[in-house]
Amino acid sequence: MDPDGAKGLTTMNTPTRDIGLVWFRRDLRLQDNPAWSAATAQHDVVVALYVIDPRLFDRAGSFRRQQLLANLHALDETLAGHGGRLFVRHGDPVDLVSETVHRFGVARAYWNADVTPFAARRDLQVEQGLAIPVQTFWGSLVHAPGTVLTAKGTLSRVFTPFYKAWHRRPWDEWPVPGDASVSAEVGDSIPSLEVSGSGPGGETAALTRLEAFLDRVDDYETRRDLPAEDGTSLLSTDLRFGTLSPRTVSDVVGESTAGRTAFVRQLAWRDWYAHLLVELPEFPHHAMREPFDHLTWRNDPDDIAAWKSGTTGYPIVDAGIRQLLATGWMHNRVRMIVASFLVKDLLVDWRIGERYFRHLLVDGDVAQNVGNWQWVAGTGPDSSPYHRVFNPVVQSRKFDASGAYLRHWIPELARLRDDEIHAPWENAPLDLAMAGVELGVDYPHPIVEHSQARVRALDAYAKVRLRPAGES
DNA sequence: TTTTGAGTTGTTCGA
DNA sequence: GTCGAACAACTCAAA
Repeated sequence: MDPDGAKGLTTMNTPTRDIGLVWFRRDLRLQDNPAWSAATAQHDVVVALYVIDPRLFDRAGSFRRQQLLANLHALDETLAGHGGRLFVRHGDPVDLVSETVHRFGVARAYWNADVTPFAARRDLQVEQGLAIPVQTFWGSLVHAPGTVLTAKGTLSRVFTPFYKAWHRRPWDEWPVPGDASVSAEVGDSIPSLEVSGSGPGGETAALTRLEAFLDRVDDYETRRDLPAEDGTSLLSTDLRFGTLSPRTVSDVVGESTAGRTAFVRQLAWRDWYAHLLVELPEFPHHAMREPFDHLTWRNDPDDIAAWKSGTTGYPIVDAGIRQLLATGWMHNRVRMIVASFLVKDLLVDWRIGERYFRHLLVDGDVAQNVGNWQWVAGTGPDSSPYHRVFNPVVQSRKFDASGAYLRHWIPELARLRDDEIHAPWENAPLDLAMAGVELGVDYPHPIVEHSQARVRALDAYAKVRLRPAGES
C-alpha cells in the first residue's frame, strides 16, 4: 500500500504518481499556494488535511476562532469545486498527520512553513514521526526567511537596508499547480459558525476584499491614518490566515503610485518581522535590545484593568479597546496610540499588552504583534528615539478631528462638540452637563495625567539607558 | 579598521 | 496659526 513510505526510501527527485498530502495551516487557499501546487503537480490524488489543534484553537479569542471556522468551511467548498473535500481532524498534529498518512497511504507530505518557535518545534516533531518525505515551502511570505540579507550576509536590524534588499531580490519560483484529483473523504466535522462574529471566509471573499482595496489604495498614504475611514487595506486577517498570498497582494497592487508603493512597503515590514522571529525565537519574550528588559515597569493592576476594559478616561484609547472587544480588530493608528498609552503612560510591560492583543485580534499573529509592540515600546529593532511618547489627545485631534470614530465607539460622549470630545476633562462642568456627561459617572476621569506620565516614562527609560553594563 | 550617515508612524517649545 | 529645532545618544549598515 505504501511501499516507498514504509521504508522511508523515496528519494526527493523521483516523481511519485500516487497520493500526496497537503497539511493546511496558515495558507487556507488553493491559488498561489506553493505546497498545494507542488502536491497537485506531483501526485494523482491529493488529500487536503486541516488539524484543529486545541492548544491553538482554545487559546484564540472568539473572533479569530470564528474566522478560522469560516475559512475552513470556505476551503471545504472550494475543494468541493475540485470534486473533493477538506479532511478535518481535531487533536494533536503529531499524532494526526501521521495517522492520516497511514490511512490514505500517502507517499509524500507538503506544507507551508510557519515562523513561530511553537510551529517550528511542532513541525519538526510531525516530520520526525513520518516515514515519508516532506516538502515544505514559505508560502505565507514574499521572501523566505534567511534570503533577504545585508552585504555581510546578515539579517538587517534596521528596516531600510532590509527593505532595499527585499525590494531588489527577485522572487524565488513557486511550483506550478497540476491537475491531481482531490480526495473526497471527510474526517471530523468542522464546528459550525456562531451567528455573529466574523467576515465571510475563504479565498474568494478575500480576493473580493483585495479588489475593493484597489479602489482605495491610491489614497493609502493619507487615509491610512484616519480611524473613522476605511483607509487601510483591511487585508490583515486574510494575510494572517493565508486566504490571500502576500505575493498575489503585492502583484495585484503593484507600485505604480505613491500609495501603492507605500502599501507594498508594509508587506516588507511583514516579512521583516517574520524573518526576525525565525532568527530570534526569544523575540516574544525579551526586548530585542537587552537593557530594556531591566526597565522598572509599574504594572499597576488597576491601570491594567482600566486599559483592558476601555475605561482609562482617554477617549481615543478607550475607543480603540472597545473596537477590539466588539469586533476583534482595531485600526492600525489606534493600535499604536493604545499600545503607547499602556507602555509609556502607564509604564506597563509591553508583553502584557502584546498578549492581550494577540489573544483578541482576529488577525493576531505572533511575529507581527510582537514586532509592532516592541517598536512602540522602543525596545525592538530600529532605534527610534526613546523620548517619542504619543500624546493621546494630540493624536486624537489630528487623526479623528471630527470625532466620528470616538462617537461611534463611545456613544456616551457623542453629544460633546468636535473640539471637546477628545479630552472631556478639559471642559467646564456646565458644558459637560449640557452634553449629558458627568465625569466619574457616565465616563471615567482620566486615570493618569499625560504630561506627568510622559515625564515619568522618560525618567524610567533614561535610567535603563544609563545603566552600566552588567548591573542587574 | 575606521568612519560616516541614517534611522516608519512624535511632541514641545520658541521664534 | 506655522515652522524649524531640540529632544540625546546609539546602533547598525555600508562605504
